[in-house]
Amino acid sequence: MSTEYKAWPYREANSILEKLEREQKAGLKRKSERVILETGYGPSGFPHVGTFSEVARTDYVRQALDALSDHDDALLYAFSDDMDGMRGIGLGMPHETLSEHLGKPLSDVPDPFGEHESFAAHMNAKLCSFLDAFGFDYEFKSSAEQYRSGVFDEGLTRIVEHYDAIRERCIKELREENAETWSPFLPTCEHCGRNTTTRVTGVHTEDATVSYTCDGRFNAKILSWEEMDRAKMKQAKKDSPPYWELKTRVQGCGHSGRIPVTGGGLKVGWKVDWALRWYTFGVDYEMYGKDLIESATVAADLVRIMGGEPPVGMVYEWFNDENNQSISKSKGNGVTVETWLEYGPVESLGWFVYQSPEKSKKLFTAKIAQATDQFLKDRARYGVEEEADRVNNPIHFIEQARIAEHGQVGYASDLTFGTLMNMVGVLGTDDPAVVWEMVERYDEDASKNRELIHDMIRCALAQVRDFGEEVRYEAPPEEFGPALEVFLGYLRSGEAHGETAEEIQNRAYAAAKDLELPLGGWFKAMYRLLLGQDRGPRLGTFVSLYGVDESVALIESRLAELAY
RNA sequence: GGGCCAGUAGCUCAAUUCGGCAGAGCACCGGACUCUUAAUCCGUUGGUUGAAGGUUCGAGUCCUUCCUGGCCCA
Repeated sequence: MSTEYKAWPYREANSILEKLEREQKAGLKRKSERVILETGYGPSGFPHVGTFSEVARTDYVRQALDALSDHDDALLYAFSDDMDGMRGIGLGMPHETLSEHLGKPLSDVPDPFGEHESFAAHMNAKLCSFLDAFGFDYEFKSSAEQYRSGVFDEGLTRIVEHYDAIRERCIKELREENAETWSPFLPTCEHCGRNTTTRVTGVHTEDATVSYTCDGRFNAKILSWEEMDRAKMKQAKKDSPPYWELKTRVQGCGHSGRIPVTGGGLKVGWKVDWALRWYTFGVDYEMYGKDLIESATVAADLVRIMGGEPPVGMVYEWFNDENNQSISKSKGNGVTVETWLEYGPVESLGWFVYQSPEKSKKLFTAKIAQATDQFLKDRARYGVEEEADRVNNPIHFIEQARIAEHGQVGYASDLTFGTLMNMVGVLGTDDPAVVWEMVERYDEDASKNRELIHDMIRCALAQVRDFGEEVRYEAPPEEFGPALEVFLGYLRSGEAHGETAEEIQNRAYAAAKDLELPLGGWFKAMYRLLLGQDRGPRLGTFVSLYGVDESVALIESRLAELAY
């Protein structure tokens, strides 16, 4: 039986292969021998899950392409739009130091955190560090660097050559008053350094230069947390934003000049920019959010005008937050990649973004545990299924690197992330080693997945620390003192070593029953003492997993703390 | 106003590119384990697949119209 490639990345890879075939038949010359896949990133805010998902999903397509063809050397570019002007300041940014730089290319704005040579460099480093954490094989491209090093010069020359056709295509979408002043070029003012306040006053095709005047203005939005009011806002209506929004007017300096289109003195506007990249690098594949459908159509026409071929595209849906609001970098809602990785293993994030890209997904912290358990389930399945089924398992894409290294992966344990969080909650510890000991008692094969489970323990500890229920330990009421002495005596005697959870449970039961004490109250008192909650696991199960001697120590120290 | 996408159990989602028995997890409820306890086991409940119509032996899936939500453009 032949293998059926049914998962969505194969569908995308097939479209790329069709594109290559079309090009070959038409006798078109390729820019690159290798297949080029691109992802875009706007460095105006911290990277969030949407950013990450685009790279991850594109990487899945590359893996599929590798499986279906001999194009095993496809390149993935992670392209940062860091030549874009800073049009606003998002949440979490020190706006006091940034506001004087509004309107400048992000790569020219100093890093407010003082760690990198520019604001953009700071954000780019963030992007790269989490792409690296996942182990993606990609090549980072800075837009500003391409402009300034001359990589875009040939394409920019093409734009000048086809200026009229490009202009005609773009103004088709605009109303008249905007169409008049429209230009593909956004010069950086030589005097004030802004590229959002300049207006092109003439395009000189004879020497490929543009004239401009820096007399534009725009309103910049500055979003800012107000710590004092944040707590209040939480109580307030849901639709009131938990942050302040300030508006400030940014004004050009009035300078006029004339600069060449090449060499990095200007960039081109968004849709043209996209076409320029596609043209210059011969991009074969790029996916984008549904908000960019129209832009992609225009950019595809533009790249054809320039004499290139547009890439195969795929539209994906957005992530929404718990209230179905779309996630945005500037609002800072939703979940950042850093947050996800704090509460869930990196593989669970890969699993989450793998799922149906064309459907909108709700994304909030509770999803992390859910995704982790689903991931474990697929991992377990992967470990036992036939190769023909494996190629369609998400794990095949998510953990390709590990599979290549170890030959295969699986998960034979019934330890779920949910169970682990319960264990951590019950233990009331922040020591991973203590949790690991308990895990090993629970599942003696745990060490087979040591690396993964260690990571899950780290995440479970973080979840319980930040989202767990409040615990309040209480000393048992006096009437249960004698029963506690009996039970403690039994545990101290060492008899319990080697006994089953069932047998220990029976002794706990008998301790109260023999003294004719109410059983419900007895168990509740024990839970309050040990776990700080009214409910819990069966005592026998707890002692057997936590350890007999450890349980004695826990009870004694808890009693001492409560000055019993 | 024009266009794109989505709508499946209380919640979160599956249902295999191209039509073939509407499913899982959680939640809820019930039962069992000497036990008012769950991190155990078993079971029950839960659906007009947003609505109506059409094609078909057969529609969550294809076509038409409408409703709701999100987004893009004007």
